Amino acid sequence: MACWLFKSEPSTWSFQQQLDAGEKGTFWNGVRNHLAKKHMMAMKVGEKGFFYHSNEDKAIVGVVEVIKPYYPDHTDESGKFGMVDIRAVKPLQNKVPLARIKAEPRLSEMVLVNNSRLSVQPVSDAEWRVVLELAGEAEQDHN
DNA sequence: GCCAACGTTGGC
DNA sequence: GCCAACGTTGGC
Repeated sequence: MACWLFKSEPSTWSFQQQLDAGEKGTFWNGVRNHLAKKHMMAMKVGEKGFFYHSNEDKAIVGVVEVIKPYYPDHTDESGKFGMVDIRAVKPLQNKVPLARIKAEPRLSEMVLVNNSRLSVQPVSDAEWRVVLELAGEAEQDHN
């Protein structure tokens, strides 16, 4: 099961807003990058992702789940890009700041560290577990 | 607020 | 099809 990371500026779309959106979730629109698109196309319903706040917070703050696979983004006039729907699963007990991630040798290969501008990123299973550990979360059930 | 890194655009 | 110029992003 693949894991992901969704990056957003909290002033544009915060994890709190994602939580408020509830079980039915929201679409993740506005992606205009081909690599990010490719990652979204690879997502399957039920896969988990981290929610990262860029700029103001600079921390992983929560866990989300893909609830609808890739479909066209009607807000994209060019028709080239699409989006997925996600819902909030839970906030992390302790949010994991970027500085903590950079200080962790096991996370030195994370895309967040090496290509922080990419808005949708893949996360390896090992990285997923390390971040949860840093967040003070018990081991997730991965089905 | 600055600037480095990256993606995109457009002239040739 | 190359590459310089430009705009945007995001960490600091």
